[in-house]
Amino acid sequence: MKFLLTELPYDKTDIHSVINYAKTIEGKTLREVIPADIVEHEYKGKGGLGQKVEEMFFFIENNSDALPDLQELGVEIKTTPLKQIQRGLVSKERLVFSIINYDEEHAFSFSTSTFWKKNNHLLLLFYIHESEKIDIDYIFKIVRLWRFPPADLKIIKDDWTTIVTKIRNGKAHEISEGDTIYLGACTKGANKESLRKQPFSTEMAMQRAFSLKSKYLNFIIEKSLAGEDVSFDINEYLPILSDTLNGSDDPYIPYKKFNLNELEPIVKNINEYSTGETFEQLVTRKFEPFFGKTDEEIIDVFDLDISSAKSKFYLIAKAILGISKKKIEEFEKSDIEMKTIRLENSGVLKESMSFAQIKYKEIVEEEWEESYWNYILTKRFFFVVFQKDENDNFVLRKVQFWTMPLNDLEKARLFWEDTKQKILNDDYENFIKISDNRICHVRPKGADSFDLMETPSGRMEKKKCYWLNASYIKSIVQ
DNA sequence: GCATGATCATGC
DNA sequence: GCATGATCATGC
Repeated sequence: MKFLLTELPYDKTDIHSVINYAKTIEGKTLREVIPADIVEHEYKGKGGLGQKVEEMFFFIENNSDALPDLQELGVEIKTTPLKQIQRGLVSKERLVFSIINYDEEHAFSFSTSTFWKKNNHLLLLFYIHESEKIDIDYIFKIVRLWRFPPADLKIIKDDWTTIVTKIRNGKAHEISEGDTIYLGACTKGANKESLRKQPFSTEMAMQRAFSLKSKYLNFIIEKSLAGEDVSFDINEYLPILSDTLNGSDDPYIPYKKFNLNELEPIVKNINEYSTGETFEQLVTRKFEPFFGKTDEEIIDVFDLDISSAKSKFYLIAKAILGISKKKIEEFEKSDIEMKTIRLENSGVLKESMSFAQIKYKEIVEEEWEESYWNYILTKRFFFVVFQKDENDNFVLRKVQFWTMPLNDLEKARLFWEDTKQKILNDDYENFIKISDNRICHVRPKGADSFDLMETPSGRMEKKKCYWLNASYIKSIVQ
């Protein structure tokens, strides 16, 4: 279906003209900005809004070219959903770019890569997703041109290199979204069986696409919202509570709104990088001078006012990174999970690592790919390891970025399936225990033993949560 | 000494 | 008020 005009309503060689025209959809729906006779051609189906916007609003023929949508200006148009939460608007999902052609992408450098050539200027159209509406009735909230700030582009380039290096090493099947910081390689396909071949190995690899992490989009969203007047009251459009199931196809994303005032970057100036240094190497370098120092010595160096013992080690790590505000911008935007670990003098961990409660009524509705536990375990972790010395002082021993290898992720999946099945069977007594040695286990976690949660069968059960076994963490940081 | 159960401190 | 991250307490 094509709606090509002899004369476009904008000048495709003039960026200001394009932006001014694009802005006419802000606060409106697609139905409201296109001629009625075109709406008559409206076609249904999920996932097609971006295509409709390009065809019906920008009058660009659909293509899957390696070139940007607006070739003359090098601008790629991206239509992406927002989600309304209590505290405002956040990204509903990752921003997915083209599928990675394993056979081709590895042959380029970043600057000549298909990813960069297509996506260096993004015209972003954020709309508010409302499940009871059809797509042409979604309201566009933010329309803006986005170019990556230099400090972010640096990280994206390294991310791209990380992904492409795996292809070059015949390891495309080992690519994981947790490998990278802002630019991810998310799985893309109907299911796990969506495989494709790779050039340097006979092993089939999951089909993947470049993507911007949801948390990074939240950063763009906050920046945009901070600089704009809102010309209509979105509450008017808020969905009337419907009993439709909320998209169980969506992957688990902890919808979270940033407060820009709380964020502070580790890298204040891009010149802080030494030649050839990656972001992770830079972070590691910041810690190196403090290896072998005790917690008290580091506290003295930074003159920290540590009131709470519980978050002491986390505060020390933040101080070393030069962060005085509440949150670490790069870690927030990339969803890196910083964890402090304390080893005994012998090298064993005293405690396993706990995560969120198991939502009994939710896990039984989830598939592994969209589950909380899969979301957590595919993240990139940053471990800051302290160890007791002979005098029982904690000494900063090392730091380490880490992503769970796929074979361990498979063990975690089996654990998760077992847990889900037992909940379905209404069996809360026989979850996998730490002594089963399966990487992770289930253990109670509530205010006390009377802190209960409703089960799918309608009973009340003690709250329990996911844990990573201490022995497993030890094997990682050893 | 370790596995398991229980609960505290904090922040949203 | 409650979830989360962290740690304590008990019993085998």
